[in-house]
Amino acid sequence: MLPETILKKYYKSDSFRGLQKEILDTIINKKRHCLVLMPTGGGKSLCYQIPALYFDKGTIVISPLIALMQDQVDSLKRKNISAGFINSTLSKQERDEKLNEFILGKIKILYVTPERFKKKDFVDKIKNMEISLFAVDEAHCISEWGHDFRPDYSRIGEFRKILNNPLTIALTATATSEVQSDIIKKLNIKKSEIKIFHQGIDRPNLRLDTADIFSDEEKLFHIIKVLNEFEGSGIIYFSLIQTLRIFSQLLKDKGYAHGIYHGKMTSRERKKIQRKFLGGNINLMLATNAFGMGIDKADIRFVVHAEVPSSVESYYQEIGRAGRDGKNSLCLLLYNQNDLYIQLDFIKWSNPNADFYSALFDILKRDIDAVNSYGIDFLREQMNYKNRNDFRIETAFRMLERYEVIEGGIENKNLKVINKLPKDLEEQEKLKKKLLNDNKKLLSMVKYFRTKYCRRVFISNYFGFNDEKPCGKCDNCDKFHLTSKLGNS
DNA sequence: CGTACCCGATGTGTT
Repeated sequence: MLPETILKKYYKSDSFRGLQKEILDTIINKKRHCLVLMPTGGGKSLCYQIPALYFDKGTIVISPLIALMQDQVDSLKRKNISAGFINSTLSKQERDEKLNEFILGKIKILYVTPERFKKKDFVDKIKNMEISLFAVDEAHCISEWGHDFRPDYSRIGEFRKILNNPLTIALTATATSEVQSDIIKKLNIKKSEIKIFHQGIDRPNLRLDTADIFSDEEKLFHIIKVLNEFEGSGIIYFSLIQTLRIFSQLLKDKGYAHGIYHGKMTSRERKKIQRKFLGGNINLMLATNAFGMGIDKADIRFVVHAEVPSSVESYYQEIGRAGRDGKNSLCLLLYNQNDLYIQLDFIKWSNPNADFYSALFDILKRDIDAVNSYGIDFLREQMNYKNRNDFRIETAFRMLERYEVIEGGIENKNLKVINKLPKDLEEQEKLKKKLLNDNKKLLSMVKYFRTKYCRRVFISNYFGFNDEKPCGKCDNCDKFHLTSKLGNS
């Protein structure tokens, strides 16, 4: 069946949008790897789903979140497309069944997380299979999470190898040229063998605004001003659950109804509140960065950042949820310089240095029995840092697991050292480079706040576009108009 | 602590 026929039959649509046609041609006819950068709502999913239906053999899709896989598969099933997922919401038996269905070709599109490839059963069964397409959805996760938080995201290249280096498409909404290179490198694809499609990042209906903040009272004042001025729904982002809760109480006291969303809530609570927000029963959401991926609500009128996010990428991703319907929407950054310390702590915790790894490794090798008996407190004591607000150990453990230095866990008292430290965790320079990069990304947020020029141009340049004209509607453009009228330069 | 996966045991909630 031709792509057009598939589009008509399954998606009830007559024509492709934007770069879709060209991408499909590159994948289907030229059989060339693709990296697709396209705003959410631009029709990214089609770019791997139609090839998946076109090809004879199955497609594996790497997806970051269980909730996302659930939504995708539901949506495909409604279109009568045979899709499924394997994740921890299924029982062992169900997981086996799904995998068998995929192997037998009864399921055409299979969604899994990168962590699935840690399971020997899964890998053993899948490695002999020939698949038509390997798709990485939300591919920025490779770069954003692969280096410390979810290190299995850095093993995508290994997974491709296991699958005999299949035709690959990676998709995301936003990536700088550095992140693009990182994605391609981690996929283990040569730059000359992958075609990059970049649809652009322009969102002309977003008004970019900032406020220099010196206290929480000021923050609250600005938030309430937005709530009073704007009808319709909005999101307020926080860096810490703690501050989110404080502001939730303050707003509640003043009678502003809202929902809250963060990673410490159960998936059930999260689903419930998300449904209410999407359905319009709740207009305002206070959230951490847990809230966002897969939120496709058209009429979000404002996104306020009550604390500085970790990078312009994160910021752009989060404000990108505003104004999907094309109507004017506000993106307000409440910038308190002191909030940078929160992000600096996050950076510190996710970047243990070589000395830290080496000290930790020595203790594990020497005293693994004691570690298993007395737990993480013993470890902290031996490492000689008592500060419970320091989470480098958590990061280090994730990395040691990823490099198969350790297996088992302290919780089950079966932690074991099975290998020596790899070079990646031994070489100070490599680790330093990553730390510097994290700092640079945070600094980009400072620069964004401090720029005197058009904020849209700043973001465009950040993502590698150089031909933008001033938007005429951000706070800096407003000031410029004002000074022009006064005759100042 | 911001972000999540995994898994099997335990016990839940009522659209």
